[in-house]
Amino acid sequence: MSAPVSQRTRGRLSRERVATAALELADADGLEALSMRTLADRLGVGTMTLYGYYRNKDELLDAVVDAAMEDGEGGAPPLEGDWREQLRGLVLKARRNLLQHPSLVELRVRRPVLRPEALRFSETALGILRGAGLDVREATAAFRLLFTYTFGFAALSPAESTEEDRRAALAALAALPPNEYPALTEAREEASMAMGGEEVFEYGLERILDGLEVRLGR
Amino acid sequence: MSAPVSQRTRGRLSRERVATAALELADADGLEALSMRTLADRLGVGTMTLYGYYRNKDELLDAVVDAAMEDGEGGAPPLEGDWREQLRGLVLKARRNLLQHPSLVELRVRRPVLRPEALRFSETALGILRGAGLDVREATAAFRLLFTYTFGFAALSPAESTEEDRRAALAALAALPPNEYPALTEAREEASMAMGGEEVFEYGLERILDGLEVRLGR
DNA sequence: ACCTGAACACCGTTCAAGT
DNA sequence: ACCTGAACACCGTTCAAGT
Repeated sequence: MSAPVSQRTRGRLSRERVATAALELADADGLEALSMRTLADRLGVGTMTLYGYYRNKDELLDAVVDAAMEDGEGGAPPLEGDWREQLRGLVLKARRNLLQHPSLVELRVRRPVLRPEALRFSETALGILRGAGLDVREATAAFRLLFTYTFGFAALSPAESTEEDRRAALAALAALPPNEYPALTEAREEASMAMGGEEVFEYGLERILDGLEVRLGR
Repeated sequence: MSAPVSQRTRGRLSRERVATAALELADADGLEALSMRTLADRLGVGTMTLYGYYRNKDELLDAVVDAAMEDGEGGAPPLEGDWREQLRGLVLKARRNLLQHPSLVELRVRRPVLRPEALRFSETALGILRGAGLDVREATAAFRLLFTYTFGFAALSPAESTEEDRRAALAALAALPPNEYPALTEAREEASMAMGGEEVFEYGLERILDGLEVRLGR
């Protein structure tokens, strides 16, 4: 903060500064709000200046993924316990990172992410599953299940569903003919409330871990 | 086909014809290819003509969801067997529909879908889970798990991954330092091949059903 | 009544020009 | 060397005008 960095670097850009600003913009206002024009404006430069740092928007988005993943690395304690506790810890850590950087999910839905930083999650999960006794093929499929659930939940169950969203969901459910939709009618409170709750996420995670335990033993 | 429909209706539009054409366009070329201009062109009318049938693009997209869901209704045999077989049958039916209409997934990721047609899946799943003995709250959470997995897999594991995609994935995995990514290096063939395969999907589904069975009994 | 071109406020990106 | 305005080919949508 108060380090003797040259004042002259204040306004200067770098690939890193551009990527960080892009990540902040995307996380705050959603990926659709991240346009080259808006980002350049926010950085106080002309739009085309950004193309001096990144060849195109796709390349910038890759850097945004990297920035978000690096952010998720630090701080967490190493994984402990048996395979189940380790997997739970890993998934919950990934979920925390996805909640902090919703743009990661949007980016991943648009195209597969193959950046080394982003593959750390895969590596760790695969390692735990192999260590627990699954062969390469089954460990890969089991990883896919955990990955799909974690990212899918973030993509499909909006964490910050506004009161308005919830009311709209409840209204839609209340408008259904009860004789055609008896189960949904009965469950409409729960269905409209708990869409993105942590409790619901963790319930599903434990069922998945139960399912893996059936194959792996304790 | 050869019914005596007035020739004059040939070029005439209707809400339904517009929605059907939009669905075809989105399924064939992806949701991002569905623009009001492109759609109007394909229908041989001026762009603004479409606004005579739908107030705006959002309203048209709702109609696209409806058209895709109706398409998934017919034909399938009623669900049979115990709760596990019924859930498996329901999920696989939903998956088939999502594969046929990839735009459904893209639309669902963008915003919650609350159309009655789209809620039939929820209704049926909830009914099976309640019938199996779960209370309202737990049945809702279990449904969320099944829904997240089914839609998440479709959103995150491209079914039609081209040879080129697979090669890009393999290349990215091969470029990782093996000492830092031992498990991914060992599994890189499986990881790059099986991303979206039906086998992988069904493996995960069976683990989820196993996990529910732990709570439900046979 | 039904349809639509022009226009506006947005995109990403190319190109040629500024310093 | 570094930066950037104008321009092009796209968006969704409003508005005023055509038949």
